[in-house]
Amino acid sequence: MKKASRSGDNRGVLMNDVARRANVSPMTVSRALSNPKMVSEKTRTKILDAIEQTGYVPNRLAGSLASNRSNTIGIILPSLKNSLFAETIQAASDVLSKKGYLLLIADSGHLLEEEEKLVEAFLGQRVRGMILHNTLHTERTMAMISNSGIPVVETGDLLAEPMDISVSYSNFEASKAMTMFLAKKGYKRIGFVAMITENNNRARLRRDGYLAALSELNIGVDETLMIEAASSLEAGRDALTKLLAIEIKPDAVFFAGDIMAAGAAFECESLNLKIPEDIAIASFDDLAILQHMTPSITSLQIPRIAIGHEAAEIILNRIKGQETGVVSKDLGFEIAQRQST
Amino acid sequence: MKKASRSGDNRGVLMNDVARRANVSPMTVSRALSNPKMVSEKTRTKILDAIEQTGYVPNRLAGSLASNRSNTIGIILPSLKNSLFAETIQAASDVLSKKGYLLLIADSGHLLEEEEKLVEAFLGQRVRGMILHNTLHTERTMAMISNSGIPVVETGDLLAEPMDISVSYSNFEASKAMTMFLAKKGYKRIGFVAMITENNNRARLRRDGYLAALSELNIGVDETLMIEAASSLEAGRDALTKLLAIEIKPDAVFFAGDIMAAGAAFECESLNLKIPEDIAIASFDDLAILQHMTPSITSLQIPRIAIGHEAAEIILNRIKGQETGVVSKDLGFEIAQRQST
DNA sequence: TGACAAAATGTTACCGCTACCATAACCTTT
DNA sequence: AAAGGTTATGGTAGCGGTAACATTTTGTCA
Repeated sequence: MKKASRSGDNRGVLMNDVARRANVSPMTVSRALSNPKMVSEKTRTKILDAIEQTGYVPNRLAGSLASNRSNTIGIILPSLKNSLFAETIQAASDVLSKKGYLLLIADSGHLLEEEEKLVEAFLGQRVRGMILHNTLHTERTMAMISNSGIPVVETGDLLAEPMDISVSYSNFEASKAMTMFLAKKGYKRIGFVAMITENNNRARLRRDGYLAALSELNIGVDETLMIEAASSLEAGRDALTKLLAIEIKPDAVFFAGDIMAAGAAFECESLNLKIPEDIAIASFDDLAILQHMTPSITSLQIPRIAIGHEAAEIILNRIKGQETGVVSKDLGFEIAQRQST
Repeated sequence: MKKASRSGDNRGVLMNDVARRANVSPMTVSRALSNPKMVSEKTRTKILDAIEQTGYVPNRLAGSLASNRSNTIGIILPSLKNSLFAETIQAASDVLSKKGYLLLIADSGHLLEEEEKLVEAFLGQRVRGMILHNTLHTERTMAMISNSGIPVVETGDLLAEPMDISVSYSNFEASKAMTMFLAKKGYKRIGFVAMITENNNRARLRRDGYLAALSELNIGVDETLMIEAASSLEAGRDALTKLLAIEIKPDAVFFAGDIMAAGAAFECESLNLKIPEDIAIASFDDLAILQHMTPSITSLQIPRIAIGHEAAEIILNRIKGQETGVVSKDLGFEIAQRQST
């Protein structure tokens, strides 16, 4: 193919040009594109030909402005690096792009103020809907969303009173269930490694779930068994090391986030500790590697794909005007019991 | 906070409303926002107050349309799930969002036709620049990009003749280098597990690099040592199993993609094979887990973050009009030698 | 074949903002 | 205090489409 020259000042082919070429009014071109059945077969063909010949690409900015309907959906995550979000995004993307929506994706870096700015920027782009992973927001964020009138789904945790729509599972219940599970397995001293709880309600809820389980089991809380750690392999290793250094060692550790459990498992291997004989390990997030490791690691299975899927579907329904009345959708969780416990 | 009612038909506060409230013309409001120094301190304060009171959020669709300058950058990846892309996106996002740009992100599902549709959709949104990971495109994609006049970076592989800009490393050289490295370590029968080569030029180049190394070393190609596999832990396990089933087993295997090497290492553990004594393993992509596994796995270190960073910077420079003349930027790679070889 | 409804197409105004040029206000300077 | 140069502000006309209504064409049936 011959390399075409790059013309920087090209404002391009307009709908008008296409219209003239096809001997119709611009309006008919517009209709041929957005509502083909409204245009006669013959005219439509003429128009499509003209479009192909000219290489016309409709300006969606103009279209959205005129119609007051954009085709973008905004997604805000605490971090883009976290691969756990990838499945949810992919699922949402699959559903939305099939319907012609484009995704604006940004990360707040776990900062509520940053989320606020992003929400404002997205509203400035007149996104048609939004998905927020965090469930903690500044007042201004909530105010902006509230009077934007667009559907907004929060996915990080199941909310009794979401701003608008909640699609998730209960971090609290999941964490509690896993702790109960470990206790029923016979483990007596269950350590807990939390994610960083600052600005992260999910992290807090998971910790609270752990505590609730202990309380229900009439087990006293031992602060030395609780650690807060970042979401990384290194942090997981460190956390395990710390827990092994306390006076009365835990016989099981529940890692409440991400990839920490894998790090801990690697550390055990380095230390020649047998899992689960010397120490049992359970993880909150079910990463693919956890089921492939030797031993495989017991985890909570979170419906990440379903969350993305459902969030997208509900947004689409809201856009279509089907006020589903759905406010809070619980997609549940499951415990995958494996060799590590 | 009291829950505000959701008003669906709210077209919101306009610049005009702000202007009236601040006793200035809309034009002055516009300037106060986009070019504050052009407005007197006093007026600016009045305007900012009015904005705060009214909760005005500028309509960027209208702004972009009028000024012919949007604030969005498009990114197209073969897949959103692949966590390897996350670092690159994050890096690009960091640079771009700092300058007020928003990211449109989509995945092509490894299909060139899908990429074409997405490019068209992005151009319809009048994105200011684009980052494409794939380096293989349909003719129409190239044509559209060419006469769009916007900066477009390809990041998947270093290109001698990019459509516009190439920021990457050489998959061919990297793969060749690792193969040479293994050979120099004394391994005689080096297996190679390629990614799926269909529609994926990177996969092909990596395979070609392997072949080039063998050729340079005067080692004959043994087809039974070459396998193509998907990017997953399972596929990595399977690939290893297959290679162990051939007549004369390999003494080293180079996994040319993603997470396959980890899968293979897990399989070795299951089979009680010692790495690297029984079989050596090397990986193309340096995932975090590879250096934490026991044994740690030799990998190529790809400058993923630098790629995202540089791609974004170059786009920004182009937008600012600094025709840097950069066409192809090689960010190199390194071999991280670890216990597995 | 004329009347009338339905389908296809056209006309006009405007979406909400910014470029561009015009004007007004504010300083200097002599 | 008039002249001249800044600096600050305003008016007007679009950007490129679409909504809403007007008009024309087509089809149907008595």
